[in-house]
Amino acid sequence: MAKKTKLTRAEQKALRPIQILDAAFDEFVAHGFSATRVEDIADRIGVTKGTIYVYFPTKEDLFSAMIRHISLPLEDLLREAGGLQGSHAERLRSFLLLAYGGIAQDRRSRELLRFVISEGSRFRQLIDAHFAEVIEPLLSRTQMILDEGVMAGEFRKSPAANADIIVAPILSLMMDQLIHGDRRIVDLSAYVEGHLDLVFSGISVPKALGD
Amino acid sequence: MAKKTKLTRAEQKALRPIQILDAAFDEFVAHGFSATRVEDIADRIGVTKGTIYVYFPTKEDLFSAMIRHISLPLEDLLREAGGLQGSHAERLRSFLLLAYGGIAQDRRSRELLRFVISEGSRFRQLIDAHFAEVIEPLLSRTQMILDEGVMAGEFRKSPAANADIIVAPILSLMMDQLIHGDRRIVDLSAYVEGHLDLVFSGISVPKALGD
Amino acid sequence: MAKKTKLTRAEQKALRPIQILDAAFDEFVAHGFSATRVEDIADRIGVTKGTIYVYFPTKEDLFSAMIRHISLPLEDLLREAGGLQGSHAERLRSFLLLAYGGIAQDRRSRELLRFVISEGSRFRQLIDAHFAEVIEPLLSRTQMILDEGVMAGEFRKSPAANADIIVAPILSLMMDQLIHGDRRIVDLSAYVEGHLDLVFSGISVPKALGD
Amino acid sequence: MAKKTKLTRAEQKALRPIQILDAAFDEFVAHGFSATRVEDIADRIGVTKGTIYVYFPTKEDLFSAMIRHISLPLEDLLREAGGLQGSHAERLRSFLLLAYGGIAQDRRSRELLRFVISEGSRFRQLIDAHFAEVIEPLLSRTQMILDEGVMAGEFRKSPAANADIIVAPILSLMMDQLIHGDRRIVDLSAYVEGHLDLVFSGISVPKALGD
DNA sequence: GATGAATGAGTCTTCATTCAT
DNA sequence: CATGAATGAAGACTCATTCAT
Repeated sequence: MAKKTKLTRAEQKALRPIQILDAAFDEFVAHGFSATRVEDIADRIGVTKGTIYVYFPTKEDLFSAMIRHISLPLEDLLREAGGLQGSHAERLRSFLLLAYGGIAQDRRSRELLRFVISEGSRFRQLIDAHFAEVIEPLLSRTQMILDEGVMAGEFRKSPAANADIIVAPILSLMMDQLIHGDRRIVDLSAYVEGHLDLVFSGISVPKALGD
Repeated sequence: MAKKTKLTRAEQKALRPIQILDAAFDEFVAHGFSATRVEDIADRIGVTKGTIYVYFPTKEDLFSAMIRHISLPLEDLLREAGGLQGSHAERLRSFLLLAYGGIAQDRRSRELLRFVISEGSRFRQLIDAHFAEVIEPLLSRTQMILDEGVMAGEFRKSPAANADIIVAPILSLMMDQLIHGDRRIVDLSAYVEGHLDLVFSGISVPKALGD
Repeated sequence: MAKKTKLTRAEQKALRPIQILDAAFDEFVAHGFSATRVEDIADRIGVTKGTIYVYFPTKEDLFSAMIRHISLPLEDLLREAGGLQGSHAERLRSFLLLAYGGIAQDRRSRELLRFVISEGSRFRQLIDAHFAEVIEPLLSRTQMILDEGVMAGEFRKSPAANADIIVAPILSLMMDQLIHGDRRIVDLSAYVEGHLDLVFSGISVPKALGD
Repeated sequence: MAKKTKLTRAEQKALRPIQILDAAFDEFVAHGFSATRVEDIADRIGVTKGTIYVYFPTKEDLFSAMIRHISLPLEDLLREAGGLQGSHAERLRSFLLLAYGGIAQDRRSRELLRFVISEGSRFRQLIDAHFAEVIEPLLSRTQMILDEGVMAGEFRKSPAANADIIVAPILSLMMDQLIHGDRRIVDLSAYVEGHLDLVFSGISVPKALGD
C-alpha cells in the first residue's frame, strides 16, 4: 500500500512532464512568460535545466503545453452544467453558482485569464482558445437559459437578458482576485448574493404595488 | 507658419520626455515590460537608445514614469462626477455612463488595467496606486449614491445595492476589450442599455401585477 | 600518455576556475581592473564570455578571487622564515635574502603590490589584506630580529634599527621592477649586496681605527 | 584690491585650463584613467562636459596634459639642490632631506608615481618621462655625491655606496603613503632619522674600538 | 533519462565625443 | 566660450539552448 517509491520507472517517466508543467505554471504566473527563467522552473522540482529540454523543445512549447495542462479540467465542469433542473430562474441561479465555484474560484482558471490578458499578444491562439473553451460556453449557456426563460414568460424580454451583463460580476471577481490575491478579501457570499439579487430583482423599489 | 523645426530648444526639451513616454506606452502595451526593448522605444520616435537614458535612468524608471504619465488624465474625470443632479437613479445612471465614457472607453485606462494584471507582481505599487486612484474612487462614489438612494427610499435595501456588483459590467467590458481589442466588437449601446436595465429592474418579470 | 582530452569532467571542472584566474591575472596586470574586458580573459583560454560567468558572478568577484588566488602562495614562504639559525646578523641576512627571493622576485607578489596601489581605492579591502598578510609580517619579523639583536648587543640601539628602513630597499626594488619590468635591468646581486652592506656597515669610513 | 571678479576675461580664459587640470588630477587620482568620467571632472568645477572638450580634444590628451601639469614644479626643486655646501656627508644628508621634503612629501610627486605604476602600460611615455625627470636625476645626483665622497676618502668604497640603495627608503615611504594615505601614520622624523642613521652608520655595533 | 558545462545572441547601460545653438 | 541634447560604439551580464558524458 505504500505509495512512495512504489512508482515504476514508467510511472516516474510519466510523472516528470506533469511536475514540470506544474512548476512552469507557478513560475509563469509569478513572472510572466519573458521574465520566467527555465532554470527557475527546473530548480522548483530539483532538476537541472537540461531536464526540461528533454521534455519540451523550447520555452514557448513549454508555455503552450502548460496552458493546455491547466485548461483541461475546465471542460468537465462545463459539461456538468448540462443537466440542471427546475424553473429557469433556478437553472440560472444554479448555473451561476456553478460558474463561481468552477471558474472564478478555481485558481487555474483565474490565472489562465491572466495569461490571456498578459501574453495574448505573444500567443495569439491563447485568446481564441480561451474564448472558445471558456468564455463562449459560459456565455452561450447563460444566454440559452435567458432566452428560454423569456420564451417561458419567466424573464422579462428586456435588454437586461444579456449574457454578457449577467455573467460580468463573475469575470469581474476573477479579475479582482487576480490583482489582489488574498490581500483584498471580498466577502464572497455577500458578493454572490448581491449578484443574484441584482439579476433577479434589480435595485429599484418595486413600483407595481403602489401603482 | 511652418511647424517643423520651429520649436525652440526649450520646447524640444520639454517635449522629448512626453514623446518617449508615449512611445514607451505603445511598446509596453504591445510586449509587456520584460519583452520590450528600450531600443524599440527609441526607434519609434527616431532617436537612439542613448537618448532614452538621457531622460530615464533605467528601463524600470521609464516604465514607472510611463504609468504615471497615463494615470494623470483620469483624476480629472472622477472629479467631474461630483456635481451630478437629479434623483438617485438619475445620478447613478449618469455616473455609470460617465464611467463608461471616461474609463472603460479610454484606451489608457484600459491598458493601465492590463499593466496592473500583468506587471503587478513586478511593480507592486502599481496595484495599490491603481486601486487607490481608480477602483476605490469608482466604488466609493457608486456606493455613496446607492446608500443615499436606499435612505431616500428610492432603492431597495438589498444585497444588490453593492457597488462591486453594480460596476462589475464596466470592468468586465474593459477586460473584454483588453483581450479582444477590435476583433470582438460588442454592441456597446446594447451593452450599456442592458447594464442599466439590469441595475434598475433585474431580469425577472414583475410579480406584483400578476399576483 | 596523451595529456590532452585525457581529463575527466571532474578534473576539467576543477581546472577551469584556475585557468580563468590565471588568465584574469594576466589581463588585469596588463590593463587594470576597469580597462580589462571580461571577453579578453575568456579569449585567453579559448572559451567565451559566458563561461567566465559560469564561475564568477561579476567582474568584481572575479577580480577579488584572482587576488585571493595569487595571494595564497605567499603565506608558505613567510612561515618558512620561522626556523632561521645563527647570529642575529646571520638571521637578518637570511631573512632579507628570503624576502628578496620570495617576495621581490616573485611576480605575483609584485603585481599584487601594483593592484594595491592602482585598485586600492576601488577595492578597499585589498589594502588592509595586503598590509596584514604581506607588509606587516615582513615588518614585524624584521623588527623582532632587530630588537633581539639589540638586546643581544649585536646591533646598535639606534634609530637605524627600524624595520621600515631596513626593508625599504626590498620594496623599492619591487616597485622598480613593477615600473620597468625587464627594460631597466638592475644588477640584482650588486643591489642585494649593497643593501646588506649598508645595513650592516653604513657608508661612512670607520672612524675608530684612524682616530 | 579686491581679488575676486577682478579677473579680466583673458585671465578667466587662461585660468580655465588650469582649473580643469586640477580637477582632472583629483579625479584621476581617485579612480584611475579608465574609471574616471569626463563628466565628473566637469562637475567638480561646475561646468559641463562640453567645456572640457573646448580645451582638450580627448580624455587621453587631458590625462597627458594633467601629467605635464603636475610634473612641472618638480624641476625647480631638483635645480635647487645644486648649490649644497659642506662635507660630502653633509651634502648627502642635505640632499636626502631635500628629497624628502620635495618629493616624498609632495602630494603631486607621490600621485605621479601612482600614475606611473597604474597607467604606465597604457601611457608608455609616462614611464620614460618619470624616470628621466624624477628618478634619474635623483639617482645621479645621489651617486655623484657618493662617488665624490668615496674619492675624498669620506665614504667607504663599498657596495653600499649605491644610489639605488641609499634613496630606497624615500621611494618606499612614497609608496607607503600612496597606499595608506593618512590611515597609517608613520612617524616621519623617526623614519628620516633612522634612514640617515643607517646610511651613515649601519646597524652593527662598531668593532674597531674593542678589537 | 539526466546532467551541467559551454555557448553566443541579445539586452541593458555607460560614456567619450560631437555639434547646433 | 559654454552648453547639453544626442549619438553610437562598447562592455557587463543574462539566459535559452546544445551536447558530450
